[in-house]
Amino acid sequence: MRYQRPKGTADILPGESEKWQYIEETARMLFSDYRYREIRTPMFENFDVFSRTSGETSDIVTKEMYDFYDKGDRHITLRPEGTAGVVRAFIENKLYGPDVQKPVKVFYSGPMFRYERPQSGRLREFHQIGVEAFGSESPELDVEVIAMAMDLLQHFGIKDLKLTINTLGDKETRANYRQALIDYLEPHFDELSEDSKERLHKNPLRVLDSKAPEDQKFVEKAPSILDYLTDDAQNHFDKVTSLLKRLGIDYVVDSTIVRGLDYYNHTIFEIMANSKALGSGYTTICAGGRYDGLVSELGGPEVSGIGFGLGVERLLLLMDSEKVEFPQFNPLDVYVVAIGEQASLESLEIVQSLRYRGFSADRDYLSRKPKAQFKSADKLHANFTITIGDKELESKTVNLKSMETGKEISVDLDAIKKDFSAVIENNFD
RNA sequence: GCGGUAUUGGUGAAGUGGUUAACACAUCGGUUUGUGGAUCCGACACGCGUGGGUUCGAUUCCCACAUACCGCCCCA
Repeated sequence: MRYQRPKGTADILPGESEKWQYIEETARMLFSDYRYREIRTPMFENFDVFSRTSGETSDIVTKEMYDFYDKGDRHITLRPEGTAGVVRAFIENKLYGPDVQKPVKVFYSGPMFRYERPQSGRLREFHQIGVEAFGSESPELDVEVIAMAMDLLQHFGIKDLKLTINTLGDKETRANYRQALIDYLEPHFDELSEDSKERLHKNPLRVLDSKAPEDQKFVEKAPSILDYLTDDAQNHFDKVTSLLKRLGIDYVVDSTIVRGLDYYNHTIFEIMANSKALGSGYTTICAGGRYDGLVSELGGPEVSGIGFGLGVERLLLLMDSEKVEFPQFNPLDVYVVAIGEQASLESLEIVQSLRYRGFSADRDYLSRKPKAQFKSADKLHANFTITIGDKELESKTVNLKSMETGKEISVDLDAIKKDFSAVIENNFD
């Protein structure tokens, strides 16, 4: 094998690509109902756009970014996630301006890149569908975003979803809690895992995310951020939870969830699915949260934001394992069987005239025998076959056959070309 | 970045240090000089991930590399 695709990438072949189209189309339709409009931003950005937003010490920045210097010595990064680029575009194009309706609600869909060890549902080039909404601090918007994510997954036929939410509060909350956590963990420093020792001062909240068994006992008894919320933060979170209840959306509050990106505050959430397809236990397929300081962090005004990202590869894995039926794509209306060289010429005219009128039509290009052509027609699930040979050429007719019932009739060639639907209606309905 | 398992045709796979690398599905052809989903017959790896090495001889043993998968880390 001379060439292989780069590690952690995938070819999406016909058969699979239709599933992608279905997912993207379904998402587009749903986003449209929620009034989110598409935004397309570059696949690469300046390195700083991501290092500023994701957090200098985050794993994404420190070890997972595909970055390089271009010929103009610019430090470039292939986007590892969608939010930062959208925020950059929001600021650069002044979407915070008075002539743009608030909140500004957008969605995106496309490839993301992270230099990681590939596994199933985890590639180096992977795809996310996501939304972002700017310009409202209203908890109603938090809930809209969460409800939309749940709605979307339900459209895809995913069952057994678990919605986990938490709040990281506001700046003051976070500062207070951070200190409390350090005070609590510091005395046990020597007992923590190596990773957690590292994290303790850089980003103590991440310790909560540790799955290392030696950390678990500390995580369990660690102070909860929920006890450090300021009145404002508490109020916001209370509204979110009560609205979720009001919409009948089940959730669990887990004060130990921390997102991998540093820009979140207030509401954060993860939607997990229970499936063997994605390894043991629950795996996150959709996650997001509020990021009120992010726009200003990138040099924009104080505008709040909230959004989520959905992993398309993981979604597909889940849909396959749950045996979700994808709609049948573009069934074949007519397969033209030609016998002989002259008929083959005529056959191209027939398929073209059918296609011009909006029917899907195909024919043989390998000069195969009628039997083989009929086999193809059968395999392609053609509704009708048209057979044309010397006899038909002479009489300017064609043999039209319903593949389902086997009924065959002789039809005028011109009638087929000019009004195929009438021929079907008059003879087969 | 660390640890483990694997890599044989279009697909699922069996197999051995030494003449022709099972079997099945798919495909193509024939049985039917113009008709499908059936039967029967036949064809189909100049090669066993890539590159080295050991050996009289390697797909089979050893090493390196590549890729996939699993676990860790992390994440969508």
